[in-house]
Amino acid sequence: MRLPPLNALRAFEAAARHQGFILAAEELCVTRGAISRQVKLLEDHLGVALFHRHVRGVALTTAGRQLQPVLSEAFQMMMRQVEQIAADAAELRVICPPTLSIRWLLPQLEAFRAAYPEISLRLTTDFYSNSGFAAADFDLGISLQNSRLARAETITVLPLFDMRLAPACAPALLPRLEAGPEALAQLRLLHESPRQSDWATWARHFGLRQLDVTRGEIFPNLDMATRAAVMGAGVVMADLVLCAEELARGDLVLPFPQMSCGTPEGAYALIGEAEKWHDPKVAAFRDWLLAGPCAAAQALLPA
Amino acid sequence: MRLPPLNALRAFEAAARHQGFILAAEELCVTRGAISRQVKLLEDHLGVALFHRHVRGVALTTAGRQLQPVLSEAFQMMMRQVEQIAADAAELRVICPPTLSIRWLLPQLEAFRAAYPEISLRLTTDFYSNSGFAAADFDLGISLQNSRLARAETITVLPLFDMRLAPACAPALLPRLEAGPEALAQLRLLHESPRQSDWATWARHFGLRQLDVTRGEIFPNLDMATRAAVMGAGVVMADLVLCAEELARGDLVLPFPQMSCGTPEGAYALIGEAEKWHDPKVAAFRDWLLAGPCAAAQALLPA
DNA sequence: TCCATGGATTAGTTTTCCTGATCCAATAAT
DNA sequence: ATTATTGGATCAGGAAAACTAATCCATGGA
Repeated sequence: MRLPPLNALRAFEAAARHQGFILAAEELCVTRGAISRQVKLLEDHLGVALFHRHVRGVALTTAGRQLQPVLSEAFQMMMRQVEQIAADAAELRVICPPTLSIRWLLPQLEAFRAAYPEISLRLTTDFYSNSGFAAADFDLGISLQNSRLARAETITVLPLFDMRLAPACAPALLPRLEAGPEALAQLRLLHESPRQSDWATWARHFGLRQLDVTRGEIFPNLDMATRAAVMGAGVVMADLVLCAEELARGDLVLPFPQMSCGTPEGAYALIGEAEKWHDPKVAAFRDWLLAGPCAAAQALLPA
Repeated sequence: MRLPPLNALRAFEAAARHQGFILAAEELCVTRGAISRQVKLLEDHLGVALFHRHVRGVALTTAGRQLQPVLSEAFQMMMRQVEQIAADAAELRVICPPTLSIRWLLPQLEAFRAAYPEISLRLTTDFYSNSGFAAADFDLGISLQNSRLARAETITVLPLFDMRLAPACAPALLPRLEAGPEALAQLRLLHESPRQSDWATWARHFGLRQLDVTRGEIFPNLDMATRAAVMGAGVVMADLVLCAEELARGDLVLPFPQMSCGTPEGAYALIGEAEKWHDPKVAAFRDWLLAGPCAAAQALLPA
């Protein structure tokens, strides 16, 4: 036997649930007649009466009572999954590490929301594991380039802007560094724990073997280390883009403006599943990132 | 959100299951174009791609992979229940006690099947409990009238023909009963266990206080008791209708033809749930019973 | 190079479905 | 008792959905 007309099943289900055709008609936005017709159609198809027609209203027959719960559950299953998928599809989920998020992405996000009001963007400010990216429910992630990810066939990686490091401190400390980089030994170094290698990278790049880059204070992320630097707590290894605001305002200054270097990771990158890369929402966000925030970031870096 | 067009869901489900539109089209008896269209419709409705379109064939997207199993299960649930109900509806299930079945109903059932080839009749030859009738899967039952059933609102009872009892024996025993009913004391009485009261009923009705109705042999049903009587094993309390064949053939004779009586139960009856009483199959069987087998049975009884 | 495959597309038609009006029977209200 | 209301059935006509058939397209294999 072939599955009967689906619309007839739906009409019956609604009628059975409401114990009447009028309410069912309202639910399905049709007239009583339409429900009556569909129910009869289904009854003809099955060769069984599903409703007893009473003077006032209807009552399910045995067959109707057997059919209704199954249909209700089946329709509900479909409904739930369809809604879930549509809701997922309407959302653009982005994950971005804390400092990058709070200092770069978040301040510009209102502009994106204004430009694309139809896209419901959900930002998660956190790190994520490499393995968890596909499994986790994110459409896009932002992070330092990761060679392991880049090698995966199903993952697309788009470099956004370079990471460029230079020491920065409060203006009050500037005199104590006039003697040159060696004077850094006299000041506290401010570290961010997830990337403690930054001072080492910079010192190696400029051949400062004497500098003990393990000294100083440790913060959970660059944001806090930077804020400590603003208070005069020491010298932070600043990311020129992420600390742009303090540098622009003069809250922080670069004691050695010519001495900035890149890192092994090289650049911040946008990463996402290849499958979703051309999704309209993903594409919109990607294009907006490149045209606005990334262009602005690159403009802050030495050529 | 409203449930998307059901036909689109079905088209997608088939396409996903077959991993291609052509096979889906065959399954649903439509063209490729129709499937293509419906799938696109669903994708537009959800705002998500469900298939990756490759050069050759299609592959499910993440969203598609999430949707398919749910739809498949939901459709299968519906399908199963609908088939179950349609199959149940196509069948007419009748339950009839053993002797009545084998001696009266079954021999005439071929005529019913010939007259109504579209009705698939399933006869269960057994007793059934009163309480179990509605719960058990029978459309109609035949039994002796039962006051308890008759009182239930949801059960309809239709008397079929009277039960009428008279002693019967093989012709060879007839001489030993010429003296009259008192001579029964010299012969073995044959009982059927489920209705052992028959001899008592008859003896009481005709004032035969001396007759010990507990003597004799016991059989599980009247059919066997009757066959024993044909072999000359004794005298059976015959139901005039159920033993009609033996009486007509002369295998059994009535030693006291004028001495027949009814029983407290009175009559055989057709019983069924009121709800199903006007179902076409039930009505057909009912009408056929009254016009044929019942009329024939009543014709055998004294007026 | 040419064919076969598998899907996309589109115009036009068929089928389905719905509306809106009317009917009906019985109960509740007057 | 009469009237209004309720809840469903029915039907003709028209809107909407779905399908067909033909064509197109890109590619991979003979």
